[in-house]
Amino acid sequence: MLYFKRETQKADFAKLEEEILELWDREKTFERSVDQRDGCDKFVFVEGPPTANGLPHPGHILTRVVKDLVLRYKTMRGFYVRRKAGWDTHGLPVEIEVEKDLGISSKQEIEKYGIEKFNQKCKDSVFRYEKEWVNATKRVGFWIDMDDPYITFKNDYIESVWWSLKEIWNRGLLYKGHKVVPFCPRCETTLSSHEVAQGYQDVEDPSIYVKFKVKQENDESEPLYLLAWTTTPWTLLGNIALAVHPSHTYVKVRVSVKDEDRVKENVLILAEARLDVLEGEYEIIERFKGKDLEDLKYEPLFDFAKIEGGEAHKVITADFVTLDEGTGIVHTAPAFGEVDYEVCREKKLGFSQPVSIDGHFTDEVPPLEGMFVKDADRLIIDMLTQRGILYKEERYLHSYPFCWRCGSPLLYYARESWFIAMKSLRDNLLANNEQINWYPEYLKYGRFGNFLEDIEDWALSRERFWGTPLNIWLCNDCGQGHCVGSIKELQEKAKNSVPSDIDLHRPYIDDVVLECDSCSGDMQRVKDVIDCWYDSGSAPFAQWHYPFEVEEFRQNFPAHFITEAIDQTRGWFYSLLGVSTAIFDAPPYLNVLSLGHILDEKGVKMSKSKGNVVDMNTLFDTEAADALRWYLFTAGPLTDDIRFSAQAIREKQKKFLNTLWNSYFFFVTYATIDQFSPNEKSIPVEQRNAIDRWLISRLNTLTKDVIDALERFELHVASRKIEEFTINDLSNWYIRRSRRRFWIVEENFDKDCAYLTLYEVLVSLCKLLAPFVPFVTEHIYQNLVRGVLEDERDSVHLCDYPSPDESLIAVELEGSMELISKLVDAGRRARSDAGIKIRQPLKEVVVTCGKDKREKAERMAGILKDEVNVKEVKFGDASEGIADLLEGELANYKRAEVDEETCLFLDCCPSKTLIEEGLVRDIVRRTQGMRKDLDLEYTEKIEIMYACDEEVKEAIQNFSDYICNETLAVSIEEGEEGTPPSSAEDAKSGHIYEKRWKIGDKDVYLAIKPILSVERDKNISKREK
RNA sequence: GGGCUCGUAGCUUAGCACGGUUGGAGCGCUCGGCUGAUAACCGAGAGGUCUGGAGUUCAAAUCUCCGCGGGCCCA
Repeated sequence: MLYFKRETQKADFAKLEEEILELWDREKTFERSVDQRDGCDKFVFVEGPPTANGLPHPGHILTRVVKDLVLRYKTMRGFYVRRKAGWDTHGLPVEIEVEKDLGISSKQEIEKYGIEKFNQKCKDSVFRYEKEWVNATKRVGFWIDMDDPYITFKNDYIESVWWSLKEIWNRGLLYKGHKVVPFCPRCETTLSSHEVAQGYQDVEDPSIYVKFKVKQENDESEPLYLLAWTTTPWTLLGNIALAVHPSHTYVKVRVSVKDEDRVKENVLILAEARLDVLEGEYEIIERFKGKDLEDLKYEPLFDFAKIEGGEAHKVITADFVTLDEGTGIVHTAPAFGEVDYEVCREKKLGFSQPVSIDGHFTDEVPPLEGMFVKDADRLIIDMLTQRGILYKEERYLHSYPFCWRCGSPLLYYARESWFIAMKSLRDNLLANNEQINWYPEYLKYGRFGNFLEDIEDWALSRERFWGTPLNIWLCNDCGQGHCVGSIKELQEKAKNSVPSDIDLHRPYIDDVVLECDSCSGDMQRVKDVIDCWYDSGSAPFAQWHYPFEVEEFRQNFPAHFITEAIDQTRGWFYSLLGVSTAIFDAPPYLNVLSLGHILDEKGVKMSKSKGNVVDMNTLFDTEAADALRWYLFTAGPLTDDIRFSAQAIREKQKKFLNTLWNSYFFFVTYATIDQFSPNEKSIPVEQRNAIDRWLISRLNTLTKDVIDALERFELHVASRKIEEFTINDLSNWYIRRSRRRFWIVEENFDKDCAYLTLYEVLVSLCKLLAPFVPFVTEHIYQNLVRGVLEDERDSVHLCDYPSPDESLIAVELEGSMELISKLVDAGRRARSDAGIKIRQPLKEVVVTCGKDKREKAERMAGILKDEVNVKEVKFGDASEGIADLLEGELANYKRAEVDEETCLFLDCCPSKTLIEEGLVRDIVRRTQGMRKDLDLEYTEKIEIMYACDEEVKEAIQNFSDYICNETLAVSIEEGEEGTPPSSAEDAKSGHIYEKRWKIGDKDVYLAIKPILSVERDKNISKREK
């Protein structure tokens, strides 16, 4: 019976992959691979949810295949690996997409359009590219359960998020403050950091040096000024403080200044290191440290701004003050700068907001009222000049952010915002980070650790529409706040009736009015939604609707493994840790693998604007998913950036996948001819040929190395080792060396050893490779194992991952082979030097070396003999005289060095018989080539005719048996040269195939004729089966 | 502007944590060889200021510092 299906020599990987996808679908292989491990130890994974409102690009594909590799591997290692897909659906990017569709660009326009309709559009748009995502995910072979994903806009998800926020609220960690945000005054919207980063431009702004008059007890004293610098004159209206660096040196200097037309003297304070901003001569009167200036009061520049909540107009000290530019004295306006806001809050200073939300001055500042702030710069400068407190004015070139949509300069503007007090959890964050393994390691205390060290409170709220509504209600009457933690609680506390299937989004939730506990007044929800990073950071519990359903969460927390790209360090990697620390005070994941980015072939980041983004759908039209995966895994450390091109993928296919395929094809071809059955033969490894034991040893060493590397998430190390094994050890060495053993026709022990070894190694290799290249391995497995070995599984992905058998690792055997391979190289080198081709057999090589090496080499001397094509291999001690050893003239031998103590000598004087043999091998080689030209079956018999001179004829006659045996000829006879010689095309239609050859200086005519034999019919029928 | 990270032949890269033979491979190129699994393989050759500079050291691709360039994050 026939065990294996024959294969084509060239694999059509794209077609093969389609077939495997169908097979997996049909047989529910994915589901079974998970289910069959039910009850086993869990390996918990959390999918970092992508947003499906954009097309997947190569970077997404990278994370998907890395996730897939690790999860398949862990599954095969016996873990229960549940894989729930997830979708991130809220947030500003979604809103912006919809705004674009609607042709609007501001909050008012959205409100005018209607929040209900707008949010519906958002909801519709988040799955705009779901089909593409699902297709790409399937196509690359990422096994994840997309039928039951978690979706951040679902009520269950939101309810869990609400619960968690209430936990935070109950702990007193949720508070209302101000946040300075980049703000477009025209669109009246805050911008995300990403949007801000898009819009930086180099512009020239005014750069002014302003004299702030120090308040002195004695009005008679000579006036003293603090010299401060700013590039945004309009923010002076919000000035609250001047900041100096506590430990830098400041000086009091006497300078001449122009006031109107007169020149007079002033005493100014500034940093010593910044003295060169002064114009003209100066005299240093006094030196002191910045901290000596602390609390020094000065007169407000303008007396009309209303200041609330604390002191103002004094000198403070702050570490952020630098001496790179300006005067070392920094104008501080908490309404217009994030750092300013922070430092004023810390120092308990007051706050002033003279600018309205549309970027115009309010009625608090009468002379400027209604003016757009940027347009007021000139007027302010003039006012300062008139009052004699402008020291000098320059222009200043710097990069400043503009709105990417409308081009307006952005303003930094303090808005009310809700915060989570992450700063107070700093030590807990650090402690939880201690329990996490980072790959690469340097992130733990580097980028991520540093970030945690200086953690700021989390600005949670967004004044937007499409997001999880912030679940805080405030009482209209008494101001009391309440945080709702569930739908049930919402229903209980609501004054109006709330259906249990209420859509928790705006605007519906805005209509729910709660009753105040304190005064029974009406409570309204604050209008904000929350940062969508909080949504995805809640995934570990919200995907299971915890705590409303508890079981799944209990079993799936913390995660053992997550992986995303490096940009998520401060994104999802942080939001997960932040939320989890606030709620559970536990790390949400124990291992995190951070990946590099995919760059284009020139090493430049892929971006829409550059037009260098590779379209995945087009790519999959031409490239195999396995080739893509293998390229990504082997390209280099995945923690670094990877260059990406279709060309690179094609090379991988050529080099690796084709080699793997050809090894498999070789086996199937001969196993079919021989009707080899792995079930019928069993030969213990120790009884097999040395090269078999060597290959098996290499395989087990490989298995060990691969598992070690995978456990450390060094995926490129693992995959490169497999690639080396497949190409070098298996294909280029084992199969090439063992080829002849498979050609033996009759029953033969050594042949069986070879078949068994190659079969076992291919099957193990297949399993080792299954998580990496799931398609081709499945295909091979289906043919080699399924239905052949009785106790095996239906799919390679249902198998256990191989574990190394240490008893089969033969270190000395691997060492021997390494040495032999070096000796073979030396032998070839010697031949090349002597100008004798390898087909010409020679008498002997002599190897001189130490005892150790000799023992090593003798074990496999046969290989050396074959590869170098000599009749004998001799050994000698390195110390013996070489001439004695060689029983003849040294001149006949070519010397090749292997290492300091090892040398190889090749006899370069072939005898007449050897020369004949060489000639005959040439004829065999030519004949084989002709067989191949005719695409003959490997088993097909032929007749040979030849015409040549006497010398060649004698050689042919002497070796006719050998020739017939090698070329499957039933006869070889002298004949007449045909004219003209027939071509291979003629011959395919049943004619003789003739060719003239030049072998050395001999002309040889060869003709072959296939015999349509019973054998051939049998092969054809086999194939058709 | 700040932090982190990467920078080795035309291209893709190993080596670097722990300094020490002549910095290894592959693709591509030239020449020769081998071949009935292989668009494969083997040998020889051309091709390297190991991003530039400085320092530490008997000795630096490797350690330190300062530049330059790419990437990410934050401004």
